[in-house]
Amino acid sequence: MVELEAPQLDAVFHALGDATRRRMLRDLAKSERTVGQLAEPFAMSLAAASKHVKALENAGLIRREVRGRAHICRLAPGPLASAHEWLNFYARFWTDRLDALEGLLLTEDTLRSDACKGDDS
Amino acid sequence: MVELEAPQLDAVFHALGDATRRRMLRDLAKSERTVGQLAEPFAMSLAAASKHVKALENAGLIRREVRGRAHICRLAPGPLASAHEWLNFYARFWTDRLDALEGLLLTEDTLRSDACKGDDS
DNA sequence: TTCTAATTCAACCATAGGGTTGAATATATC
DNA sequence: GATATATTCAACCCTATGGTTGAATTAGAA
Repeated sequence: MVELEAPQLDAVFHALGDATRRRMLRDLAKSERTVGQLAEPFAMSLAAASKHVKALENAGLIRREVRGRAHICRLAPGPLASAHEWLNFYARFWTDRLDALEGLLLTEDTLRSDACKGDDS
Repeated sequence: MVELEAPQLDAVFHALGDATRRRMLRDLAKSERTVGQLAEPFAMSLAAASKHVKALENAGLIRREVRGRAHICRLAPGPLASAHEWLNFYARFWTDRLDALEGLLLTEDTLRSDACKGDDS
């Protein structure tokens, strides 16, 4: 589980903040897709869709393999895992399982050391 | 666990895509804060910080109680849980636990019904 | 070579985002 | 009532974002 730097988290969450790109990720969860295939469901130009693909790529959410004239995209789950992990920090706020209390007590120290680190993004 | 509509997910992920706002959430995880207290760590005007707070509020990530002249903000974990849940869909891509196979087989149906629903954002 | 297909690039446009400053609005306090 | 405090509002600025179109690039196919 790679811990992402703040700028990377920016890019990941920003990429996820658009329904078009989330839909592309869903499609990539089924199998690999070319840029054209990813663009197909949308009523927008290919150039526009291509920009969305690039945004996903910049965030590290997909990898691209150029095979001939087609660009084949695959899901790269690492940054998704990191985002998931980031959100996991707040799980104690919506989880009321009994062992959440343990987590609460443990994170008290985490919070203090995070405060010392300065940048906990 | 409330399932968020696509526009709400947009707002939530967009709100999380900014280090300033993520830092505010971290502070709110420690305890409630006024707008002024949330703004304090940042080298920006109060008006600017106030806009960030409003972005968090619009995303449903915080609740605000106006007590006298102070606005007291508290973490509202619901949307965080939904975002976490959304990411959880992709967990099978980074999890190689054996029971992930079961999840894989289960989500095959999910994918198919999602395709019929049209908007699975 | 020529034609077609897959994708990006470049220029442009409109709107949203994040910042500023100064004035406005409430609410405590003197 | 007068003043100080906490916050927002409004107007403005600059840059980023998401879209368009038309040309450029690159690689199969005829």
